[in-house]
Amino acid sequence: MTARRILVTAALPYANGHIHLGHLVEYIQTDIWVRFQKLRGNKCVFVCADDTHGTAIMIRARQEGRSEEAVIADMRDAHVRDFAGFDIAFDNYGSTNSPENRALCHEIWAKIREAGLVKEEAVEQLFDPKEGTFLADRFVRGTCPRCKAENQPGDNCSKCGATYTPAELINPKSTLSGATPEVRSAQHLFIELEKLHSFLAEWTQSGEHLQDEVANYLKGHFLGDTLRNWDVSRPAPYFGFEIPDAPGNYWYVWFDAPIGYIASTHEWCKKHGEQLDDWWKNPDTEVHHFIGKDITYFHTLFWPGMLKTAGFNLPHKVHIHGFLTVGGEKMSKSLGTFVMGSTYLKHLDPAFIRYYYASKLGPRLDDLDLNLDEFIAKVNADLVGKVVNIASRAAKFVAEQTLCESYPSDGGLFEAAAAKADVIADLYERCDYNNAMREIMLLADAANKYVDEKQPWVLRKDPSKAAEVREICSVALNLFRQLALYLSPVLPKLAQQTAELLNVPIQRWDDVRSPLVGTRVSPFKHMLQRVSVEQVQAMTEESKVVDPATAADAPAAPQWNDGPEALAAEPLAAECTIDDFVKVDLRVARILSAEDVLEANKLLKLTLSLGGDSKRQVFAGIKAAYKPEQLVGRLVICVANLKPRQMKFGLSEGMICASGPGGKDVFLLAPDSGAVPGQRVH
RNA sequence: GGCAAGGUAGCUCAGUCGGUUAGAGCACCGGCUUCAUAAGCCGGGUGUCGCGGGUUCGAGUCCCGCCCUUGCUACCA
Repeated sequence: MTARRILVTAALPYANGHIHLGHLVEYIQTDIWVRFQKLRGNKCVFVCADDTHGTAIMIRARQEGRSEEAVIADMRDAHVRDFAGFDIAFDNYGSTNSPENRALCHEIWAKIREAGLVKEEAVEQLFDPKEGTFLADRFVRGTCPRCKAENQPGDNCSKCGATYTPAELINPKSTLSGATPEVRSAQHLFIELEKLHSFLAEWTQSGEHLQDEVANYLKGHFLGDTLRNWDVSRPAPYFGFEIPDAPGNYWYVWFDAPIGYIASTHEWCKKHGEQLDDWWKNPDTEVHHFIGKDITYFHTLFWPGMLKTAGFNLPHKVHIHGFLTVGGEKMSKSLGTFVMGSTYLKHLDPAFIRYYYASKLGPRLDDLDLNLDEFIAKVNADLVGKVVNIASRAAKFVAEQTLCESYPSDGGLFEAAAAKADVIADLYERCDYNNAMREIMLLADAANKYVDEKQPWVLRKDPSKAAEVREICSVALNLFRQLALYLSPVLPKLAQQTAELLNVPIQRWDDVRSPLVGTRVSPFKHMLQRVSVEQVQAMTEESKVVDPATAADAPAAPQWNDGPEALAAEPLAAECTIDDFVKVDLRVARILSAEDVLEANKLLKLTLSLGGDSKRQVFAGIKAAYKPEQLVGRLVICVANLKPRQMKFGLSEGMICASGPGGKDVFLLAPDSGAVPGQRVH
């Protein structure tokens, strides 16, 4: 078999945040694949870099009162440190803000220009006059033009789901300065992707480069229609590279970010006397990208389009993975499940999460759930209880001795495990790590069973059986070494410790087929510590970010002393069905005005708004409990489909909901913040 | 709304071309063992395969309809 030349990339982490456990799914997945390829004897290079450009970095630098370069330098140091802590071994870790990247952007841009794919168009965008910068949608907030919800993002309403442009927002504000933005027009450069439509349709649908789900997604979402032009420029000020033939304009961060893959490869080539063209312009080289599903279209449409136009290798494969959930939910800062890599490393061994992710990762883009109880159980049971246990229970009987000079008869166990080499290799190759781990654990079970049946600890008491004990341990340690080898892409440290124990390094996949004989066995040292619940809890505790708003309200030690009186005073009504309940249409309403009804003892006259022009007049018996001026503007819950009732003082068109016995003890219901008038209560 | 992927044991999931009595790991229960980091070995499964139809000698699997979950839905990063 000739060695393949393989270039591997993981997505470039953005220089605006630290590495967390979600990021690590990808870097661990990729690192395992790279270590596997290297073990197989392929020439494999793993490059990555920090993604450094864009508005977010520029804003952050301004807020921190320092240069963008200083911001990205610090973050790069932190990223490199975190990756090293998780045993992620890049061959080169670069930066998109590098001279190599700038030169490649120039080269690729020139080719795209040459191909006639660039078009100039005016774009209207909101501009922050105070900061002197154009505003991306997410830097604008205002009132939703449809439902009037306040403080909504610039592109869509989180309350009613309406989509709009930031310019349509009512009362828009810049989140940078608080200033009211103005609409300004600027010339932008676009890449006419549609001109590459037939190429992209063919490339994405060939079945060779993408997972089926991804190909279907692209077909359904993009390729069935005209591809829109891609806006690749941003007017100054912008932190990035200035476009040489369009002064005052900069490449949008997503233009230069993937080019960073090539730039990082170039840095590596310079350090190792290699030619960049061998890696990016030679069809014999396989380029593999590992990314998350959130950035699919950048890597499967724009990027192949750029590469094709500029004459670079197209990706051999884009491997796309899902998101990380913790305990079945999105990572949460308040629950402590948004765990930074550096926090994890303070409490736990990187081997644990590497193995756990491997045991859950498959070739598809399913989301991956980190269940912390399962994490503890799996790591302790599989790694400590099964795998390391084999070495632990065999090594001490032969410590400072040598393994047998010829491999003893073992009932075919070693052969059987060696025969799995191709199956397991294939599973690694296809990124089907969970099935690979399953296969490997079956081998561990067989090895433990062997030791159990042979009972070396019994034979050991009989000095005449010393040779037999040595044979049994030679077998057990060789079976263990096979496991360590199969696991070495996932657990590089274990492979190294195994090499130290048996005094022979683990270097090649095919070593799994030849047993060690005659080599010295070092004294056994623990290879992995068990995980405890306390360690995991300490990690999540440290990750909890307390929301200052809720923290202030939260009682230090809540003492609930709720008595039975309220329920006793008004027993439960007869059971009703959900059908009965939905007959009552409860709505959120805002009190627009409230006035005292002088002639009445208990009534206030309220005008409620259900949003828009929908208003109701309601008489509420709350005069003893609320003053009119306390009520104006607040949200309440009203019965909106109650039959109107003519009262002495006017028509009452509903009720507002309140609890309490009456008189001064009346307590209005109010929705949590975020509710808007007109919403139904379910 | 549209598209995609899912819904199988308490939990996490496998289940090939439609084919015997639907499986594995974890958890749990019982027994054995006591070399090993409270590790190991053996045994233990009463599942409306989301719901309802259909095709078929036979459906977890194929077809139709419905329910539910998650994700995505370019000029955000």
